[in-house]
Formats: sequence, structure tokens, C-alpha cells
Amino acid sequence: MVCTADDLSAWKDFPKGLKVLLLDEDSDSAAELKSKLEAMDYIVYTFCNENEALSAVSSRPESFHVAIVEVSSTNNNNGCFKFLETAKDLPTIMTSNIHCIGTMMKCIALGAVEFLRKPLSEEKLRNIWQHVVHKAFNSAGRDLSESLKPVKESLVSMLHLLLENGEPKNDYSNKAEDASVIHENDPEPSTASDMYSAPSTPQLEQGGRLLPGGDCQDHTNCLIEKESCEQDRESKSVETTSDNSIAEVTAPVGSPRGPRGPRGTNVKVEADLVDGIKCESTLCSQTKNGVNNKDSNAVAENANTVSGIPSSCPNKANRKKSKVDWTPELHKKFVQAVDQLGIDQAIPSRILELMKVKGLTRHNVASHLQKYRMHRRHILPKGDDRRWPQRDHMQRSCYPHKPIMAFPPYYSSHVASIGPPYPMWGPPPHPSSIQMWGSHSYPPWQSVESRHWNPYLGVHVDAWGCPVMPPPLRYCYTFTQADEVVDKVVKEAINKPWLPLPLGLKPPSTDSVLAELSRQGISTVPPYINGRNLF
DNA sequence: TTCTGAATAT
DNA sequence: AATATTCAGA
Repeated sequence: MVCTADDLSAWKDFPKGLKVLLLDEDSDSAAELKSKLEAMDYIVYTFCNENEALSAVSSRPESFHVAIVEVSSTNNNNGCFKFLETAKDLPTIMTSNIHCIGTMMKCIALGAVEFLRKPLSEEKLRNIWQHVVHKAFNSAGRDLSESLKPVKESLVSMLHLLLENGEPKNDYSNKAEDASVIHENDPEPSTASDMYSAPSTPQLEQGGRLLPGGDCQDHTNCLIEKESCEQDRESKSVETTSDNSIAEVTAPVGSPRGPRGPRGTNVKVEADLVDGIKCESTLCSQTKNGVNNKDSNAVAENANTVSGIPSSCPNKANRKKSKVDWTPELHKKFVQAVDQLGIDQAIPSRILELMKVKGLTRHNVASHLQKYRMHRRHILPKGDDRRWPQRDHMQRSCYPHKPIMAFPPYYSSHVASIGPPYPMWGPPPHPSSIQMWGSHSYPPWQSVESRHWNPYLGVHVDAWGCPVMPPPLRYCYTFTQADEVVDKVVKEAINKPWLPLPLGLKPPSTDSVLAELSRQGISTVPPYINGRNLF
């Protein structure tokens, strides 16, 4: 029975179910070993001679994941060597009582993955699965035996799911995560290799924690994978990361490279591993979901909240780009980038560059930028449009045919000195920055006076930096004819046009406004100005 | 070719 | 509604 990727639930207790071919001419020894292995949930098939074993391997190669072959101290060793030479696709562990370096050497040279001296401790046996993993990840295409293909698929899925799960629960996941993190900044092959290296590395705890459950089929994908796989060059950091990962994986530390592991397969291995590892490198951030909001992790972790990483990660067929969750944190970075660039320089590629968010693509940014602009356009119907680059050379305008709100000329001097009111009369100087100040702070360059008049004062700000106005305040002025007071009232009328005019002030007549607008060369007038219908 | 922004799809 | 994807122009 082959363990397929769909049988992940059966792999809940990995390496439970891994099938071990045991070749031992000594039946007592074989029985003992078998019982030990079965106690660890391996499935053991025992053979007494190499011919039977080889026959089984050739007739149903999918039935064995790993072999343990006894090198007998009494009989000649030809049987085990023959097995080694023939069953090259099967990771084979040699075991023996004899302490002969020459024999060991020969076994390894013939492709044995390890030579274990008897007695075999539980620890040694427990971790023979690592050879399966190692083999699975270091063989590609036709070099990957039938039995290992599903194993590899499952393993890849498991790795993703493990990392996706968020909380490192054991050494295994910690290692995986560390390895992924290291990919980012450390070009030196290191921890990641451990995952694939021979069991001589410190043994890892195992158990039923590698899989969250069998419901992984519905997960969609890794955030980055499509980019990576399609050689989208936008996600440079990701690619770099992945490259490192590949380097680590394809250059396993201390793995025997005998006749079974020709270096020539590396290229193929790389191609084969790209997906999985890239997913992994994305995931490393996701495990920090909700804890670490720092820059480059933002997207990945956000993605985690949205889509999770699928078992189908390596299955190119099931790919679909997951959505970026533009959390306030991420949006803040976006806005900061836009601000830093200045509105007219804020184009996707530059924003992306400034945001320095791993996994975020130009497309993501472009899409968000589009929404951002739309939003602002909606909020700031006129003034701020000028801050966005206009494609004059293009027939279509970026802001086509929207009524441009006229700017009442007799307000302009006040406005200029006081600062543009908002939102009716113009844009805030840097509306996108607002959210960073929050509702209780001010842009540093803003004068005290303008702060006083600034409608942002005490205004709540939404995620887009759009003020959410409190209910209009009704100031109770003691109206006198004093110029100072008049001036103040006029200013307020200018700056808070949405408020009713104070007693004693009359709105300009429609005609006079239109006439003035016309005189200023402004012919397009919105139906509403200052809250009053002009028409 | 690549990038951008708008339009369209999901 | 939010985001991805597609498309056409530069």
C-alpha cells in the first residue's frame, strides 16, 4: 500500500507507517529488530536472503521506504552487497556486529546511507526515517523511487503545514523555522541541512505533532509561490531566499554521496525543490503571526491569516495566489512609503522598494495603490488630484470628468494663510500621513495657529487617513462688531464650511459666487458648495 | 520588455 | 469590499 499525499491523515504520527525492508539472515536477530521497529510504528517486512528481498523490491518497489540490511559476521557478505548494489533506489542502512572499517567503507561506497553498529539503540532505529526524507529530497524525477514520491509529497506538505501552524511545538518545527529564517540573511548553508541530513545529527523528537489534521487539501497556497515558480522577478528577496534554501538543500552536509547520489542530479533536485522550499521560506514568517509585526514579516504573516499554506503547495496544478491582507500595519508601511516618495513619485515599484516587505509584489502594491488612490479621490475630489501624477500624454485622464470643485477665490487668501480646510475645501497637506499621527498629534510642520483651525483636531482617522468628523460643534460666540471677532467668525466660516454660518453672516448669493468663479475662469462647479445647493 | 494605471474578475 | 488579474499604452 502506497502512502499518498492524500493519506496525510495517516501520517499524523509520522513516521508511523513507513515501510521497512529488513534483510537479516539471522531470524532471531531479525525478529528482535522487527519487534523494535514495529513498536515505533514502522511497518516491517522481513527477508532472510537477498534474493527474496530483491525480488520483492523489484516487483513492488512502492512497498518499501527504507531498508535495513544486516551485514553478517559469519557468512560472506556478498548477499548484502548484492542487495546494496541492486536496490539503489531504496535508502539502505547497514547494520552489523562487526567493527570493520573496510566493510563499512565498502557499504557506504556501494550506496548505503548509514552503517549502524549493533546493538541498535531505540534512538538509532527511531530515526531511520530521516534517510527516507533525505532520499526523498535528494532525488528527483525518475531518480526518485516510486515509494518515495508520495513520501516526498507528504513530507513537503507536512513541512508546510508544520510551519504554517504557527506555534513551534518541538525541535522539529523550531529547526525548520530557524532554517527558514536563516535563509533570509545567511547565505551559509546551515541549519536547514539538518532536516535532511543523516541521523547522526541529534535525533529529533517525533510524534503526532507534525500534522494539524487531514484537512489540508483546501488550503490554497503560499503567498509567493506563483511568483517564484513563474520566475517573476518582482519578488527579489524571495528569490534570493529561495536560492539560498536550494543551495542548502542541494548541498546536504555529511550526506553520503556514493554511487547512489551522483552530483549530477542536483540541478534536477533544485528544480524539484523550488516550490517546497519557497513555500517554506514564506512560512517562516507566518509562524510568527500575531506576534511579530515587523516589516518584512508583515505580508507573510498576514497571508497566513487569510490563506494558510496548502498541502498542495508542491502541486503546481492547485495553485492560486493568496490574497494579501492589508492590515493596518501593512497599510501603514504603504502609506509611509507613499509619503516618503511624495505623491507624484509614488509608483508601485518604488513603494514596494521602500516597504521592504518580504513576499509583497509590485502587483500587490499596485492593486493597493489603486484602491488607495480611488479612496483619496473619493475623499478629496479636487485639490489633491493635482498631487497625483497626471498622465497628460494619455488621452484618458487619471481622474476623468469628475466635477472639479471650484475654489472660491475670496477664500483663498485665508485658506493660504490658515491651511486648507478639509475635506470640503481642499486636501490636507499630507493626508496620508495623518494616521501616523493618530488623532492626538499633529504634523510637526504645522503651525500652532493652523492647528487651532485645523479640522483634524480631535478628528478620528480611519485606516486610509480619512478624517471621520465628529458631530459639528456649535460655537457660541458673543457676537460683537469688533473686527477681531468678525475676523474670527469669518475664518471659521471659511474653515468649517459645513457648519451653519454664525448669526449675522450671510452666505454669498449664488449669483455672486458664480460670477466670481466665472471671473476666475472656473466654469465647472459642483452642485453643492458649502453645503448649499447652488442650482 | 517592463512598468504603470485602469478595467475587470474573483 | 477587497484583492488579484488582465489589458493596453508608454
